Amino acid sequence: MTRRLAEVAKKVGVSEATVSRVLNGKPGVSEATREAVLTALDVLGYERPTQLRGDRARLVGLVLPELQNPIFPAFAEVVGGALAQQGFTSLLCTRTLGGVSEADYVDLLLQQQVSGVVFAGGFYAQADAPHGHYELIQERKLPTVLVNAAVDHLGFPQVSSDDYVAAEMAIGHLRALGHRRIGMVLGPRDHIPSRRKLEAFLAAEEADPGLVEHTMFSLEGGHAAATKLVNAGVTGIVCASDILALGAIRAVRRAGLSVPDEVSVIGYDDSAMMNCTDPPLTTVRQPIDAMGRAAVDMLVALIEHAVVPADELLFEPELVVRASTARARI
Amino acid sequence: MTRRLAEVAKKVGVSEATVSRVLNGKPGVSEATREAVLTALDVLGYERPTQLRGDRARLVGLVLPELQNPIFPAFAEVVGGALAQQGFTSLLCTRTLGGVSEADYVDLLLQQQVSGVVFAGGFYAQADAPHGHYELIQERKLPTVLVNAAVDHLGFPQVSSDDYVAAEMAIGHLRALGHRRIGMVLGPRDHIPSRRKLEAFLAAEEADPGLVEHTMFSLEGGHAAATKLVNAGVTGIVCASDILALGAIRAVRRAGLSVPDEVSVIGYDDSAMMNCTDPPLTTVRQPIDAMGRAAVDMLVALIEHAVVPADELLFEPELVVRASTARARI
DNA sequence: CCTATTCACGCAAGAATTTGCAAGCACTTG
DNA sequence: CAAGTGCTTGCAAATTCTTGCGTGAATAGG
Repeated sequence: MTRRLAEVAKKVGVSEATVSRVLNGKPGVSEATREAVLTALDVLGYERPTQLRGDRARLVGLVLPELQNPIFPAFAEVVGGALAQQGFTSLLCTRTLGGVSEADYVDLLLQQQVSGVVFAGGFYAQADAPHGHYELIQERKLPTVLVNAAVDHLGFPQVSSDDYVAAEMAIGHLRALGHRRIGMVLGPRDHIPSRRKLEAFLAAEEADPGLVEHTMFSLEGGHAAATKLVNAGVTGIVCASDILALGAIRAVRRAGLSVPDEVSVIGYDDSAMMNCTDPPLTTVRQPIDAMGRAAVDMLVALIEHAVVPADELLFEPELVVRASTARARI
Repeated sequence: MTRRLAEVAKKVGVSEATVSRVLNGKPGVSEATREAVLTALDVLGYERPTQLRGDRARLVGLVLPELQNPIFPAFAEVVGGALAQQGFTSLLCTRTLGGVSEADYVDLLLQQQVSGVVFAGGFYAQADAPHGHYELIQERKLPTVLVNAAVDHLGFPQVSSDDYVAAEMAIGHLRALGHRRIGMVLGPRDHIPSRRKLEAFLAAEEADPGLVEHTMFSLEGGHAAATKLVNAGVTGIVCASDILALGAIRAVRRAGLSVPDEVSVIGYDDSAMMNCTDPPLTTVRQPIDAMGRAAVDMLVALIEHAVVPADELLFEPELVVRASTARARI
């Protein structure tokens, strides 16, 4: 007779109502009682009936590292739109300075009983960052999709642009324009997409490992890194993001040289407005539209208990030639 | 059971009242007694009941219309950061095409029991949009702050940039450069900030009401509106957002003219990267940092039951002169 | 030695929070 | 399609905490 919820209630010695409130994170339950109920829930191995997720919440968390780089808002729009079409509502969570960490957001999302989570540019992309919260997600079997390269051992499905091919494209373009002394500005050393780009760089002909700079993903970082490369005499710079490229352009100009006449610069992402910059930025486009849709499709499949292999779906980037690259001067 | 406060009182041999006073740092307790109570509190492991109003999560909703215009992500970062400093977590909600409406988000946020909501650029700014969901918020007495001009009859506190002054600054700058035939590109007719800018425009000397165009807030909208103005022979264009201004620049060039040599263009917002555009955009900066902080301060005050007048706090914008404006040719 | 003043503290009213009851809702089953 | 199960939620009672006020003790001054 006493089914699930009632059983738990009896064990703790409270009413079903209270257990219900705890389960739904509702206010009006004392900390002590909440704790007790949570424990009993755990001990008795309570599993909430399945259709609750499907009907009530239909919430999906979208965790982004920042919003300064326009690629992230753009991605948020794509994913949010695609989710909306499938009847899901997205909750956007961004790490803020000195504020909420990725792990905190994971706790929050679990507490709010989201149906799934999409991560983009998170800690999973950095080898040396903490990954404990991803394990928590796996324990709870929360549907999750990662966007862009991750460290190996997390078994989530992934949707990525092919960083290796992107770097090849950028380098190939510069070489075709006659550049021989090519530098690269990458993100942190433990950043997986940057590592993949580095691989492609080192595999290219005449690559000089001394012309690789690691930095933070910011305009200032790009500026600093590019300054070193310019001093080392490069005529072409491949950057791991458009923001870095804008910083690089600034550095080149600060050195009294011109873009693209004396130094060519290539970005990565093709964020919005890169055709309005001075000069319009040559860049390698991430197909964020397709990637966003794919990520949502996979996530929805996971939510609907389909079996989705924890593979990495690689998307082909696309070279967008604008005016920040030109034939190398002889 | 844990007769919480009473138990401690008994252990120390004082009344509950005294323990309560110690807990709240109230005067009227001798140092010796205070010490004793504190010790007992520690020994018995007393835990304060959850004082935090209603919700444990300390969540705040941040509702934005879109993320394409970089001013919104920028604002989200400011508000998110300021909230994080105060111990709140922000949930970012953006209206997506064909997706979730503002009213849906309000329902969702109410359901998730957020502590408060910050709206920026929402329906409240448009006279003809539905406003029913704001009434719902008022009924529930949910702490709420609006950013930038709203229709009159919603009694929420507001934090705005002074649109009138902003337009005056822009027009004054162009007139000082010798421009006489000045056009204006605004948002929709029912958009309150645009109306305020229009007022300032019409109040200026030699203003021609025929040189005002209303359009959507998009690059394409700016392009279309500016094309008409260029055909009407303006030498200066004031835009209601940076995105509109970028569209306007494109339109001017499409007409075979140069910015700023033949037509000057001024934006509004001073979003990120407007110093990297071609030409670097002269614009009127919204002090989003100060505004975001003020909005958060007000919201937190509301959440803590302080009385905050439902006034509009007007922030002074700032003219940022770059290279999209120049002296008018004679 | 008596009285005024101050201070700590408890009483009890009252404010706030927690909790259970029972009605209500969503979904399943006969 | 009605009856049943399991969960949620409005409401009011119960519990727990806060605070104004008054009492009594200690202290100081007369």
